[in-house]
Amino acid sequence: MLYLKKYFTEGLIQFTILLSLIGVRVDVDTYLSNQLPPLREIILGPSSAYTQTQFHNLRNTLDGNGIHPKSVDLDQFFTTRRLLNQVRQLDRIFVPSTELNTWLVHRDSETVVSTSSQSSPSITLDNGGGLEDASNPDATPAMRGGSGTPESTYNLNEADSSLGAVAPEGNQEPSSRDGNDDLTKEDIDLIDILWRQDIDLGAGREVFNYSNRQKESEEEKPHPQENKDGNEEQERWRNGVNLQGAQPVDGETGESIPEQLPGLGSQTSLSLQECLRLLEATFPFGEESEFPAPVVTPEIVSNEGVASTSQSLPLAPQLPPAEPQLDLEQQWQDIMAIMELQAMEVNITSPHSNSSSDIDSSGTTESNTGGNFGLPTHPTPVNQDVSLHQASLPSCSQDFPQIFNPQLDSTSTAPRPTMPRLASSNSSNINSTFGTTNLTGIFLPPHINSSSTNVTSTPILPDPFSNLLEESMLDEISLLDLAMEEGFSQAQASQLEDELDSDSGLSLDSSHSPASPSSSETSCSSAASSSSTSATFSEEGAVGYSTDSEVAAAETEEGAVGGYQPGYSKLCRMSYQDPSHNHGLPQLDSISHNHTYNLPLSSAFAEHLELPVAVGKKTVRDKHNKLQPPLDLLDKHSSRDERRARAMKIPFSNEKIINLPVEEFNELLAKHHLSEGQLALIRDIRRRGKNKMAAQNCRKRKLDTIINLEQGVQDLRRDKSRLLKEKMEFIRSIRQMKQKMQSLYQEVFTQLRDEQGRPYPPSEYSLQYSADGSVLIMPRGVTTAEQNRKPEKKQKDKKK
DNA sequence: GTAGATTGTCATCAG
DNA sequence: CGCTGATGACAATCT
Repeated sequence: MLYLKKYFTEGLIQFTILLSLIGVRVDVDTYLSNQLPPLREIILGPSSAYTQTQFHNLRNTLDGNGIHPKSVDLDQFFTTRRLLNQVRQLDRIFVPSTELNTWLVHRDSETVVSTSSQSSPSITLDNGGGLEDASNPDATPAMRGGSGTPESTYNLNEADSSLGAVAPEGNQEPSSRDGNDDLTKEDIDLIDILWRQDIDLGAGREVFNYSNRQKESEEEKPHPQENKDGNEEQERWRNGVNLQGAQPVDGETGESIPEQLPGLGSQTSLSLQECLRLLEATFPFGEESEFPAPVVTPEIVSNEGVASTSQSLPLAPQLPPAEPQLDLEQQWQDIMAIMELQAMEVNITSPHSNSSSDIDSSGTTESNTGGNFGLPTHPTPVNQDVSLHQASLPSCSQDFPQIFNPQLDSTSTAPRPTMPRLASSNSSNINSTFGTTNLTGIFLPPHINSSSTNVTSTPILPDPFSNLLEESMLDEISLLDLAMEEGFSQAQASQLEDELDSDSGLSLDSSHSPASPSSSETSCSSAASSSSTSATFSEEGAVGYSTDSEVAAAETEEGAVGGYQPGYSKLCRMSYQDPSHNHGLPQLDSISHNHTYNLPLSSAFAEHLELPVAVGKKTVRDKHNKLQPPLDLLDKHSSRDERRARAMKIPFSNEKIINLPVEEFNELLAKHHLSEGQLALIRDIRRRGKNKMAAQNCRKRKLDTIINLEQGVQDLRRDKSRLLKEKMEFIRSIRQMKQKMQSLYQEVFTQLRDEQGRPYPPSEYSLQYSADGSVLIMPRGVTTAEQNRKPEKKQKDKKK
C-alpha cells in the first residue's frame, strides 16, 4: 500500500497523464503489477496526488520550484522527491510497523478465540501474544514437550513439576528450588516463609505436617490437576476451541507450531528470529513497502495455525485500506504503554520473577525461554493484548505473515531468539511479568484447590476471563467506533502528512476542507508559509507585492500602472493553481474563486503589456462600467483601488503604495506633486491594501487555530481511548491480583494445622493481615483489634 | 434564486 | 500622534 501510495503521492497519475500528453506511453500497471491491481490506490482512496494542494506544494517546495507542470523535468523531480521522502521516512518506518504486524497476528488468533467462545485459553493465547511471543519463540516448544497438548497444558505440567520439586525439598532449602515458573516459585517461597515464621514462633514444622503435605500435594495435586487441565483443554479442543488457534497468534510468529510438532518449535523460533532480523534489516532501509512485497509461503501458516492465518486474512478486508500511520504509531504507543503497565504489575506482584525465570531454564532445555515466553502466551494478561491487537491488526495482518513466511522457509539455523526491538529495554521484566501472573493466577490455584478442597478458584477463573474477553472486545469495538467518529478525514490527513513533507498543514487542510484552498495555506502559513503554494493567496499578496514593487521601482514610477506587474506575477503563480489541474477532482473544482484579488490572465496579461499608461477613469465595476471596450477587460479584473488609482492618474502602482515602507512611501509622495484627492486616495489605497493583507493573515490564523483545535481534539480522543484501554487493563490486572491473592490465601489456609494436626475449618477461622505484614489465623468472630491483643493465634510470615 | 464560501472593506482597538 | 497589525462585522462576489 505504502509503496503505491508513494507513487501516487508523488503525482504518478498526473505524471503519467503528462507523459501521455507528450506522447510517451506509460503503463502504470507495470509499476503496480507486483501485488496490486492497477490504480488500486484510486479505489482504496484518494491519494495526495489527487489533491490540489500537494501538487502545488511540490511546486513551491525547493525541489519543485520553477518546474512547470507540463515539464518533462517533473519525472526527475518526482523521482528525486520520492527518494527524498524515503530518506526522510527512514527514521519513522521502523518499529511501529513491526510491532503492528506482531500484534496483528495475535489479534487474528484472538478473534478466533473469541469466536470459539473459550475464555481462558483464548485469553492465554492473547496474552502470550505480541511481543513476548515474537521475542521468545522457543519457550512454547519447550513447554509443549511434544505432548501435543496446548501450551496451557504444558505450562500446568511445568508448574506442577516445579511445585512438586520445590515442595519436598524446598522446605529446608529455598535456594535449591528452581521453580520453572516464576509464580510458582514465588508462591512456594511465600509458603515456605510462612512455615519458617511459624517455626521461629516456636511451632515446629511437624505441627503442620509440612513434608507430608508437600508430598501429598506433589503426588496428588500435580497429576490430578494436570489431568484436569489436560482434560479441560482436550475438552476445549473437542468443543472446537482451537487452543492452537488461540496460539496461532504465536504461530504466525512461529511459536504456535510447536504444539503440534515439538520439533518444529525450534524451527519456528528460528524462523521467527530470522524474521525479526529481516525486520530489523528492512527497517534500516526504511522501506515500508517491502513488507508486503515478499511472497507468502504457506508453510508456516499451515503448520502453526491455519486457522489463525486464514482468519487473519479475512480480517484484513475489515481494515480500512488506507490506515493512517498516525494510528499505527498511536497504537504502538498504546501497546508500549500497556506493556509498561504489565511490567509494573509484574514488578509489584513478583519482584523475584525475573531472576527466577532466568534460572528456571534448567528445568527444561528450552524451558528457559519457554518458561518466560510460554507463560505469557497463556492466560490472563492476554486480554490487554487483545484490545491492542484488534486496534492494530487490520492494516498489517496481511502483510505480516507474508514477510515472515519466506524467511521461515530459508532459515533453520537462526541463533538464539533475540528479543525484538520492542522488548528491548523492558523485555525481561515484561516476560517475567507475564509468566508470573499467568502461573499464579491460573495454574497454581487449580493445583492447590484441587488438592485441598477448593473448586472456587478454578470455576471462578473462566468466567472472569470470558468477561474480560468480552470487555476487551467491547473496548475494541468502542475504540473502533471512536476511530470511526474521528472520521476518515483524519486518516487521510495523517496520510497526507506523511506523504507531504513540505508542510503538514497543507495536507491537513486539504483533507479537512478540500473546498478551501485558503485553509490549506493557513495551516502551513505560520511555519513555512513561503514554501506552500497555497500561500499564493495570502502571502502571495505580501511577497508578490514586495517583489512587484521592487520590479516596478526598477522600472521607475514613470506611470506604468503600478498594480499591473504585481498582477502579472500573481498570474504566473496562479497559473500553477489553475483549476485545470484539478480535473477529475470534483471537490477541488469548486476551490478556485476568481475574485478580483487575483488578477485573471487576460487583465494581467494586458497589464503586463502595459496597455494603460494612463487609463481613463474606471468605474467600480461592470455595473458602473462606462469604460471603453479595450479598457473593459482591465477594469474587469482590476481591483477597485486600482481602478480608482487609474482614474485619479496616480503615477505609481498600488503595490508600491501599499508595500513601501513609510519613509519610502513619503519620499515617493514627495517626489510627485499630487493633489489632495490623489493623496487621499493613495492613503486610502495604502490603508485598504494593508488591511486587506491583514484580513487575509487574520483569516489564515483563524483557520490555523481551527485546524490546530481539530487536531487537538483528535489527539485528545486518542488519549481518551488510550486511557480507557489502560483503565480496563488496570481493572483486569487488579482482578488477576485478587484472584491470585485468593488462591494463595486458600493455599496457605488449607495447609495450616493446629496442634493436633487438624486443619482449620474455613468456616471458623480466617487469615487476617496485620499492618506489619504478618498474617494471623483468627477465629471468624474475632476482630483485628482483638487479634492484636491476642497474638496467641498462630502467626505466620507472609510476603511483605 | 438561494445558500455557502471567499474576499474586500470599514471601524475599532492595541502596540 | 501616526503607523501598523489584528479582528469583528458587513458587503460584494462567486460557485
